[in-house]
Amino acid sequence: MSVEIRQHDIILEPIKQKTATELVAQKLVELLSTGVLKPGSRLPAERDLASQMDVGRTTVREALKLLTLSGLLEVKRGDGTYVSRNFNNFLSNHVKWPLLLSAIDVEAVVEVREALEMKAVHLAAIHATTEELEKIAAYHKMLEDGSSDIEQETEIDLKFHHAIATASHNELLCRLMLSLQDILREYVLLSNRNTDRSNSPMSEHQAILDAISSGNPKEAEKAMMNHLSISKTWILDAGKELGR
Amino acid sequence: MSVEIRQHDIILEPIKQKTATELVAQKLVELLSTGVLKPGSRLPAERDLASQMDVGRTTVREALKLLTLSGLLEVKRGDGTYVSRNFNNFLSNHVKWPLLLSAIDVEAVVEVREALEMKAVHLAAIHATTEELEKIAAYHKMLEDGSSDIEQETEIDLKFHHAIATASHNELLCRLMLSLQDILREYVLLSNRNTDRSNSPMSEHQAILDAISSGNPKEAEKAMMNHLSISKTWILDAGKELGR
DNA sequence: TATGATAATTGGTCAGACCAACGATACAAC
DNA sequence: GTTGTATCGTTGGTCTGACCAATTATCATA
Repeated sequence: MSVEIRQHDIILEPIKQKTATELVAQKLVELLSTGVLKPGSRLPAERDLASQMDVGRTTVREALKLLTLSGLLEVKRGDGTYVSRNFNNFLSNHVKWPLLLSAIDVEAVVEVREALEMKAVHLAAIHATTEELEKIAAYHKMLEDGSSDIEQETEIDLKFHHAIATASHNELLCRLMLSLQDILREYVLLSNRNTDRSNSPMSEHQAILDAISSGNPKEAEKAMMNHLSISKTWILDAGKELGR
Repeated sequence: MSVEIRQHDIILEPIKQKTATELVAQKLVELLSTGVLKPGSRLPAERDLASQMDVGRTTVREALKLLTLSGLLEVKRGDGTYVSRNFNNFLSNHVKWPLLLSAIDVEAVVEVREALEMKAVHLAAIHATTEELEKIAAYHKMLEDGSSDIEQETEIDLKFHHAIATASHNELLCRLMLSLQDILREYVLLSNRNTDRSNSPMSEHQAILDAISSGNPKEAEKAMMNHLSISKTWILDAGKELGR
């Protein structure tokens, strides 16, 4: 249990030779942050970027790949590269792989999701606008009406939760939630298949909606916790079924 | 407020032409998951991979870049590419850039951090082993002894929180926390500089430690919430000072 | 006007070359 | 024997130029 701080670590900090690819990526981010490149606008072609910045196309491509993976850019083959309007799912790949590698288990993902959902519902109860409340309510109503197949119901369920995240007015939280949803989608779907939906979680959703509408963070957290604790078991079962 | 599900979206789902790069990445992940490639082991050289999989070196490089950004691999120039032992900070770049672009503000990061810390301390109170408790206590003691400069104190403070995350036994949670710490580091440092540390958060840390030790999740959450709410103001002030 | 072939543009991939960093080996100096 | 140095082979980083494939724009034709 030796917890030491070595003085050396601070005296001499390692030199970091920046690679050309990183410089290009950095420059592009700069253009994005200064507003030269706005969301939705198209970047110059790779060949043009290469000649303008006086580097090889390879380097430009690697830099673009970097930003694309971070969700800042979207590449359309045969068309061009665009600045993302809503860069979502910037987490999913980076978590999905470790998940498949069993370095992370489904329970871990579910627990993190719980943490984020609790915060989201708390903030939503404070910040939600009328429009956002209506949107949440709309998804809730769609679920109540039922009649869709299980895939659609699952999607609407996820949208319900996402609408809450949106109402939190926290971009990062919202994006993280989206990514986790993407990761958990197949598990949720399977758990829904395995579950008797006759007495589905309508009352739970209703309770959450009510608490948010009345602007009561504590109550909203409580309702969400109740809802999540119930679905958690099903999802973990689905995880076992899928061998994870 | 039109919330519609178009039937078309389901009848004809778009065909997804997988790119060669993705196939190579997928294959490599497969090798990782089957244990053919173990953490710490070195991959074949790019040229070898290319010839073995019958693709260009460019394609291999892009696939490797993908996995490297996900934190699964580590590239050492002039040496080789290795499978990561502890793939940390896999989030930081992906959040840092949007942060710099002002698409995400500091408050959002702080709020997400709060959500994760609360969950971490909760889980830690349940799962922490004796060794992990000792480690947390060790960092706490280092802070109590003081006498280090402000940079070191900040680092130790961060390590204290990371030790709690580790004790949660949730890999994903732990990594996300590390990434957020990396992002918030400069803010925390600045806020520590601006703050009178004479009556520093020792008692708060102590309370957290006690609650975890006694295996009381609720109490631990409470103590952590108290601690975070106090430091939140300082960090947000630091954020304003840095113009974000 | 509507349709379908065609050309231009763009990202995806490939091959081959050279540069630069690193590791190992052998060898010279002490 | 130990240490320092030179060297060489391997490996990732970058560049060039070429071709393939998807998309869009263009335009002749029915």
